[in-house]
Amino acid sequence: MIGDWTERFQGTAQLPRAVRDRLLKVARITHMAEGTQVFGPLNVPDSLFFLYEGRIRVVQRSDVGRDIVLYRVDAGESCVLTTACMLAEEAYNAEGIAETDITAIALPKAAFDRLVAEEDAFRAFVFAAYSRRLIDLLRVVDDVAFGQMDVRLAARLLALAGDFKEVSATHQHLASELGTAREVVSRILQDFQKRELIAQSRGRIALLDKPALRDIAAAD
Amino acid sequence: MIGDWTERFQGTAQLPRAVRDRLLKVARITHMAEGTQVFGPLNVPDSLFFLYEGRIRVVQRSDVGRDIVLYRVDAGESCVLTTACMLAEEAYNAEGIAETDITAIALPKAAFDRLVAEEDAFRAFVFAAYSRRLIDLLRVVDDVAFGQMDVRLAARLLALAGDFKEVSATHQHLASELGTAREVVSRILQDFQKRELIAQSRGRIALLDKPALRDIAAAD
DNA sequence: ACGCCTTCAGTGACATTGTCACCCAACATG
DNA sequence: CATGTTGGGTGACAATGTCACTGAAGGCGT
Repeated sequence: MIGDWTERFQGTAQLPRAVRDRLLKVARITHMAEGTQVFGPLNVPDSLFFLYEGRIRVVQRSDVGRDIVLYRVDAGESCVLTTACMLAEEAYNAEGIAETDITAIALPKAAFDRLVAEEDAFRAFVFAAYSRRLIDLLRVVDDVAFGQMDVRLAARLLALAGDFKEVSATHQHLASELGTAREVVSRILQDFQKRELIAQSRGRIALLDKPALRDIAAAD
Repeated sequence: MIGDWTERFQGTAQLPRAVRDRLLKVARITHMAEGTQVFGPLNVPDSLFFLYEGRIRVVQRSDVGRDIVLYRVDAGESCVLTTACMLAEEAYNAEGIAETDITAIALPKAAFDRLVAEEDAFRAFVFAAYSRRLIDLLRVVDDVAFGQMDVRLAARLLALAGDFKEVSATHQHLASELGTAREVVSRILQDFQKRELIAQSRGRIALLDKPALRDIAAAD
């Protein structure tokens, strides 16, 4: 189905051919449909995940019914939070959701351990992945604790739009991105609309004035 | 000065004698006075730190003049954020402050790498440390994004008090623990005082009714 | 003891954000 | 066209953050 996936990852592409062949043997390739929970408090995987194709959204759920997106795992990255899940006894309530249909490589813990022990390149890859996520979380804490909502929303709209000039998302979705309430998003979007920075229709938002939005987002 | 520090850490106590002797040779022992910045954006160490004695407070500083405590590193733990700092190119603004006089073991990166590669026990220790911090940060995000201030403050007072019934901290200190403003802390403490849960004097807070505070803190 | 200075805490007005209880509009479906 | 579901708008209020002050408490030098 897919060929030599070890090409795809920084941590594996540099490994000797023999090691990579071994990996191709022991790893299982799994597919999951969009919307599937990849991992969560009640769904702790026993393997390390490498995301071959697709995107995973890692979300923190609150018990008051609000969510916040912690970060996204893109194709070519590994999902280290799963390893943290494996080791953690403490309670937490983050979960990973397949944001698209995904193809992932599940590497059994034993093989993972061995690889980390034996291969410098792989070890560096894993530590870099951990570090990246730590830094991502620092950023989230900073945003949530000190950032203003309009700034955060402008930034998120731009990020979600990418090169396009429209975002397909309900106010509720955006609220769940930022860990706030729908009403708050509605209010701010109304304001943006009045200032002609965006145009709204049901479930979609057109970014009319990206430079201005960038200005707002930069006030961070 | 200090004897065999390898006794002190989960990750090192289980290592073979020979390895530990090697460690004792390559590691540098450093002392720092209370208040010293152990690491920070402009002060990136090139070694991994093991905290032998004392406590480090890891703080996120905002550019609007507020702070928030991310977690504390206690004696016997390692400070993995420093390794993240080493690897990170991205900007961040967390820093570690010696909360007491500290004694730390600085293990050069090369020795660290070798140890991770060769010793299962040590590797497990390091990964556990990373996971712990990730989980800690999840908790912080949850608190900041979804927690109510009175709940968080009650919890923090109890945590800072430990077994004692008094906390030595100004309102400003408490605000910096929680990432809020002094006025907010003052307001909530006033309320607690009116309800006779605490008594205040300049720079100190007596916890009069810990059970009630625990009730408030549990509403999380 | 006395005044002086610095730090800490209290206060009211206001802005921002979160919560609640609604309403109405847009779309899908039979 | 009738109806149900989902997305979005609104006003009132609560909680939190900001600002510009005030005064109180304690340290210190004389």
